[in-house]
Amino acid sequence: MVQASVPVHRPRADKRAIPDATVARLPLYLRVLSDLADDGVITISSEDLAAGAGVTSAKVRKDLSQLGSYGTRGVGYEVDCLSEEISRELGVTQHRAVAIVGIGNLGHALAGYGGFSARGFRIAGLFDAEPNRGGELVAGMRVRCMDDLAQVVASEKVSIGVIATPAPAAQQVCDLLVGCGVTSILNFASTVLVVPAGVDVRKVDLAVELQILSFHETRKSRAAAAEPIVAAEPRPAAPVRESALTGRAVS
Amino acid sequence: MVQASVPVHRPRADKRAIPDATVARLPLYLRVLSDLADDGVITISSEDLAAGAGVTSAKVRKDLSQLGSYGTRGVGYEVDCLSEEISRELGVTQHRAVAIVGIGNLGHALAGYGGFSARGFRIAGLFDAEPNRGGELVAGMRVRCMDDLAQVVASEKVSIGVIATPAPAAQQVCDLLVGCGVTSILNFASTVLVVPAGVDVRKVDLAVELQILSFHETRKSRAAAAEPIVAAEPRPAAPVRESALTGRAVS
DNA sequence: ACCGGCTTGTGAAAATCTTCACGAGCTCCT
DNA sequence: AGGAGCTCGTGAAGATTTTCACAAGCCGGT
Repeated sequence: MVQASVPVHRPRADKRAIPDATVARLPLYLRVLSDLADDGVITISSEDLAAGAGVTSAKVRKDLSQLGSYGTRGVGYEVDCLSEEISRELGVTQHRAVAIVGIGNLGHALAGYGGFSARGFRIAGLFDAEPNRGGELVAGMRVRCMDDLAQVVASEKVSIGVIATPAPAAQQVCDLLVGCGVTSILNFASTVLVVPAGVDVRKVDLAVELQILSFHETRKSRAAAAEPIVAAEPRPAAPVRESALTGRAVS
Repeated sequence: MVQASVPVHRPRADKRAIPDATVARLPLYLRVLSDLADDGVITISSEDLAAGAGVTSAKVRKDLSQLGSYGTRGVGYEVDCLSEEISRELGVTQHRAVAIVGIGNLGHALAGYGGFSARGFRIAGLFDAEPNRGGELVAGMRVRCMDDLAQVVASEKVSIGVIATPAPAAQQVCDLLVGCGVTSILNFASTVLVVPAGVDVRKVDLAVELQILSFHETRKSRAAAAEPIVAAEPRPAAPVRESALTGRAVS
């Protein structure tokens, strides 16, 4: 985050600093809570919430304690109350406006993705360098040209930009977005973006994800090759195990 | 993780254990190295490699030292050599076969995504529950029905499955994939998958990414509101700062 | 051969994140 | 009322990751 000038003994900059690791998990809890609310569940224990989110119960309790503890001992957490609390902390109660730039294959998919509006985001506009022959309709919205960007960002109060362009155009688009006042960017291009201080960038790269899987895959093969005789190990107990997924830190 | 029966002093299971954080960054380095190789660059310093990958030079050096040090002091790293070394470690020298399940909006985008083949992966097949009226062509490939899955996985040696279905179908599809022998899964559905031990899952969730950005956005607004007068701070120095992105741990 | 300028490799320190373990407190039952 | 049974909240311990700082080593020039 913002680096302090103080050389040593940093006095815990923000009082209400929530750890990045926790922030990355809050959305997971929120999704589980939404499902539970739909099912009419009133309270839930850290154990069950953990199972639904794919983490440990200790993590859940520690995470939730960061935002002021809305649980009751012996009972659990109140679904509605907790859900609201997390939404507020994430700032998704007000529906944030999102602009998507680059309406290729991926941009189409993003524009049509229902999860956006379902989770507190509103697509304020679709943009492309070449607005396909005079305003093609994608997911019921007209694709605009880049010249309209500034105006839409201002009038619709867009705070998040999604870059789904080819890699070579990404930095230029990023500069445009930042120039219009966008301060958060979700980048699908496989490029590292340079942005001014105060602008957050998160990157999603499919190839990276696959390569990480490939690494573990390779490691598994090697392990199997290393002990080829004992390969028929009796599978450790009831083998429903589950991968934990943690998020990333921003800046 | 796997809990050890040994109460204390776990003896560092694998000798060649590469930290998860490092594994998550290797693909970033690999991309930069590829670009450099295309430009005919012979050697690169940790400083420059770090800039290209969006991390610190100390991280680069520590990471690369994990895989046996292919640098020369006073000079840097040899691009070709290092590139090959990382590719081998990630296991992407052999082109791994990938199956994509769920050919909706997102599945279309994934099928047409060039980055797959460019980085050592081969799309072995596209699958959908409803194979649109007898084999629609997507990105030049025929969409198959789920009944063909087992046969294709076996004959094409598919080791990675990509799930791009709606959330309710994800677990079922996952079970099918695992049943066919797939041991790595990339999940785009917003569900936590339960898998047997030995299967790795990575999750990509757009809504989660946006919510994390929203959190930081909210925090920025609050900070601005807290000190409204001094808001016109002179911007700390030359403000090209850049967000670091770390990966996730698997299993 | 030697020196001065770079850059790697790496222990050690610092920061962050996860896990453990248990006291505190709530609810229900008798 | 009192006890049994859960479950939260949390300090402390442990593990992992990041950062620092500098010795070791390479290269090119003189």
